[in-house]
Amino acid sequence: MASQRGEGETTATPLEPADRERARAIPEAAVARLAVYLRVLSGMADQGVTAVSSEELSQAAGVNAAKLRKDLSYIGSYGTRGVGYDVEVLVSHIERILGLTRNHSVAVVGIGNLGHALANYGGFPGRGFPVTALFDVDADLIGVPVGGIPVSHIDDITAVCLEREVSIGVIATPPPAAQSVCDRLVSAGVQCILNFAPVVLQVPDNVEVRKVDLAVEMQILSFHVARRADEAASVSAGIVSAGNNGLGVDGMVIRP
Amino acid sequence: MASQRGEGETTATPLEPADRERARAIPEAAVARLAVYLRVLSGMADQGVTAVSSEELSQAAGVNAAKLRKDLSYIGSYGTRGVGYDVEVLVSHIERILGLTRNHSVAVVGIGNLGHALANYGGFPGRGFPVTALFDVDADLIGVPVGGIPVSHIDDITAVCLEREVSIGVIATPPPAAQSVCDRLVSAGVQCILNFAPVVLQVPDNVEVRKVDLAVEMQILSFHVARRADEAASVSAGIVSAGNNGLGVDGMVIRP
DNA sequence: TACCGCTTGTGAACGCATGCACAAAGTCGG
DNA sequence: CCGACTTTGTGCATGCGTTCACAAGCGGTA
Ligand SMILES: NC(=O)c1ccc[n+]([C@@H]2O[C@H](COP(=O)([O-])OP(=O)(O)OC[C@H]3O[C@@H](n4cnc5c(N)ncnc54)[C@H](O)[C@@H]3O)[C@@H](O)[C@H]2O)c1
Ligand SMILES: NC(=O)c1ccc[n+]([C@@H]2O[C@H](COP(=O)([O-])OP(=O)(O)OC[C@H]3O[C@@H](n4cnc5c(N)ncnc54)[C@H](O)[C@@H]3O)[C@@H](O)[C@H]2O)c1
Repeated sequence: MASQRGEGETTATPLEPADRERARAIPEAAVARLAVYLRVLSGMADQGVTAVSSEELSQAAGVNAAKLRKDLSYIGSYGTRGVGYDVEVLVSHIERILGLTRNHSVAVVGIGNLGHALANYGGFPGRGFPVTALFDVDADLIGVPVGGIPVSHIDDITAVCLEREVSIGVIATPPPAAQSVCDRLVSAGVQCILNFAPVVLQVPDNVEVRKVDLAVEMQILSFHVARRADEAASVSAGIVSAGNNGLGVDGMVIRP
Repeated sequence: MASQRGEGETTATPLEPADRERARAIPEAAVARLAVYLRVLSGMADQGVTAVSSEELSQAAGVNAAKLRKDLSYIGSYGTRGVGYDVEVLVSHIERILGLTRNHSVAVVGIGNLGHALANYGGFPGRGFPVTALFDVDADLIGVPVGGIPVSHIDDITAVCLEREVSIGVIATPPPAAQSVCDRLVSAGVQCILNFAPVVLQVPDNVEVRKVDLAVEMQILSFHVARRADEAASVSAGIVSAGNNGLGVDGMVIRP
């Protein structure tokens, strides 16, 4: 791989060419897990833990130990064989790879039920994602401070986003308005969008969209309920079930 | 397993043997997309569209047409070659596979900022996921109706969940309380959990957990911002980007 | 210093998902 | 009834991600 080049093996803190190479090669799925590891590690650091093994960390993060090590290997070799990883070191390297060494200003569009919750949420600023702009169309909301920030009119989105250097836009409007809001955000130069509206957004290639779709999540859960019910029905109907993975039978049956 | 009480309940799902076989084999990723197709199709049906081709539907759902056809093939062959799919037919079959022919009662735990938004949200009941129970520890909230449903005390969770046949539990408490709440839900027989708290939940094998982690979503977006910034820096520094085909063409330096 | 036990990092195999390409199967016009 | 055209359903190749298994490397110990 990239490390087989055997070229330079330096260790600088900021952006190193070798890391650029690596960052491009990190699988999307691994990036999501790195964020989880980071949170677990931060929690450990807060509790005074200074070192951790891949086994411990993987347990805490709910993943396979081998997968964790492979994920970490994507960002470099920062462990010590026979010992484990230094928590602080790992935290700083994951933060660097995830681009968390700088703040990312967030704008929330649509200050209704969900928008209010997001604007009031304290978890974002603490993690380097300060909410710096709020937008809505409702005249009654304009100027009203929510979570300490006054709501701006959606028509001012371009000016405000540029002025406050918004890098992430969060869409919490009703579905019909989502695409239009998205287009405006893109026009304002926002290249990252987090969408809560149950709508498939169309965006140019240079814009990254992630969606949080609660209805879909619910339906996936529903699917599993149904599948389970069917399996149970199959068993009771005498149909031989094939792929049942072995698991400890812990009597969970509760009879009221 | 959990809801064996009602014999007839609502419309009992007609379980066809062939579908059982199929449902077990549907890839997880395809299930998530089926939910999206369903929403798009429902929207089309509302607008009076009766037939649709895989090309049209895939465009609207933002996926590859071949992938869409493969996804649909997991649930059976309900299209007409040379014509396309009947919207109504497709809707009903996807609903059946996803287990949406019956209602899934939802309980929300933690009626703070987010819990209020969820309880007030009209999108769930309309899609077969009625919110029937709310829980909190805050004495000031107990008995207060939110979105039409009075908040119950968390200590009554087992009794209330059984009584209202809750099949999906939503956790919207602060992180430290999440695991404890989760355990209580599991004890109450809830086998599907949607978790908003930034915590890795430990559950028995027979419980399905899905998490919605906004911090992780933000950090994934942040990663892409950083990657992009690095790429731009690389280009301006004269480093050749090997982005598109994975072929590093050396010697070609583009200088503005 | 030499050895021992422990944990990392990774090559390699495997399995799942994606996308292509095309035969099969239908419609429609004549 | 036929032949041209359209679109589905799917076998297959490809690529990505996960898991296994183990050599390499490090700290501790005698
Ligand atoms: N509330 C939830 O728990 C929840 C859950 C899942 C999904 N969602 C989705 O999130 C979105 C918001 O939900 P909500 O419950 O907060 O809705 P809401 O109706 O309470 O709030 C929507 C807000 O968007 C504003 N708005 C409408 N058009 C706008 C536009 N063009 N530009 C800017 N602002 C505009 C409205 O004035 C309103 O304040 C919806 O798409 C909903 O489907 C919400
Ligand atoms: N608000 C957001 O936009 C947002 C965004 C992302 C993640 N989250 C996460 O969602 C969760 C809830 O966020 P929030 O902003 O609504 O918090 P909040 O503090 O406003 O509400 C939490 C509620 O949970 C209740 N609670 C505490 N312990 C409980 C227990 N043991 N049993 C039952 N109820 C209990 C509290 O009384 C309170 O009403 C948090 O974990 C947060 O990290 C929230």
